[in-house]
Amino acid sequence: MSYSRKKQPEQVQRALLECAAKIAADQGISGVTVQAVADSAGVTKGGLFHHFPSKQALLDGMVDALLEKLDAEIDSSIAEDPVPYGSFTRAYVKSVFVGKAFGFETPWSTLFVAVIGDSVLRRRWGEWFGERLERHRATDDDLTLNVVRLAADGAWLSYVTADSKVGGLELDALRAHLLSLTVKPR
Amino acid sequence: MSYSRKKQPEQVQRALLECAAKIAADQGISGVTVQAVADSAGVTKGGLFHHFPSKQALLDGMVDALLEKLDAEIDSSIAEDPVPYGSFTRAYVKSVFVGKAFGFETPWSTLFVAVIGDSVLRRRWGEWFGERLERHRATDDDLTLNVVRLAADGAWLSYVTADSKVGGLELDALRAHLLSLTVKPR
DNA sequence: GCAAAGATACCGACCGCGCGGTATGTTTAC
DNA sequence: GTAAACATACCGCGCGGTCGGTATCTTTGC
Repeated sequence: MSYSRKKQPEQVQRALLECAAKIAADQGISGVTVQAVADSAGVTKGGLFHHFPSKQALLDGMVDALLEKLDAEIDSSIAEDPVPYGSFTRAYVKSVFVGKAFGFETPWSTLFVAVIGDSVLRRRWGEWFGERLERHRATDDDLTLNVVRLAADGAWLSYVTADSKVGGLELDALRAHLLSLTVKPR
Repeated sequence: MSYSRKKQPEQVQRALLECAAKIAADQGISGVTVQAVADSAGVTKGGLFHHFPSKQALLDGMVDALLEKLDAEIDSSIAEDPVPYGSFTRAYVKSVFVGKAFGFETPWSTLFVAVIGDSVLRRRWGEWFGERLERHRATDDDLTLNVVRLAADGAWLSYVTADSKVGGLELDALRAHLLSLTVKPR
């Protein structure tokens, strides 16, 4: 192994981002104070401000890291799909329902509530989705597929607002139904 | 008419609730400070605390008022619908897209972002929706109708996160399509 | 090879501000 | 008169952010 260095700034930075995300998931965006994040990462407030010039920069970095994970998850999901048509929509539905990046049952699910609550972070999310959509116009530009993706978003919204119940629906059944709607018509 | 009184507490209370909603819509939930609401309503902070025992009580009242409006809007929309099957779902879709209570293009649309961001208010919204759903089980308990409602929620989410664009879709076309899905099959 | 020099990483104390909330005084309505 | 409807003044707290100092790593000069 390589000799261990005493100071590992990259690791500290990653820890800060992860702690920020964890706190946001646990207590909402209002719980994400500079002090709390610093404490949680075992650093002082001054130390945090050495890595991030402002609190907003920290939050931006947090969302960026999250979106990267999501990107990777969706990409690998698409790669496993033999059918081109609707592959992005299927990958998206899977990520929303059972994905590890921000699926229902992950703690990161509630993190997204925090993201939506902040106007800057909300915009970032919107841009990400817009870019992703543009990239898959060839295979996923269809009215029904749009509805399926919107329904997935709605299911997520319902899940986080109604204490883990989506209008009394079985999640698995809903997911299966949405996926079945993504097969090419005719 | 009765002679005009200088002090009209009920009117002041309503003004406080409306101002709180307006500020939440304009600046997000973090902008809703006791001072800001009081100033905006032409009252001092002490005056506000005379009407509401705490800030949370003010927020609760704000959401209650909003849900009452929404209830009324949906009820009247259902009353105008000759077909029982899916009448609630249609009313819901209409409210989300073009309603005056919290439709896309109203300022109250962004207010709901604030509601979702607060765990207490979020729960209130979830309960409201759950009750409403229970009430219409006879006419609106169907998988497709569920998907339609979820898609409407998703469309709203997309609207507020992507600067008034829903995946490049025409809003009118999407609304028409969702409504067409609510007609009884077979 | 090895200090000196300089950059980087981090600590700890501090600051101003605005928050939610309170205690008390003053005006108005009936 | 007296109770409700306000205004005024104030408090403690926690926030984001700053700053001077220090320990640690990296580069440079010879």
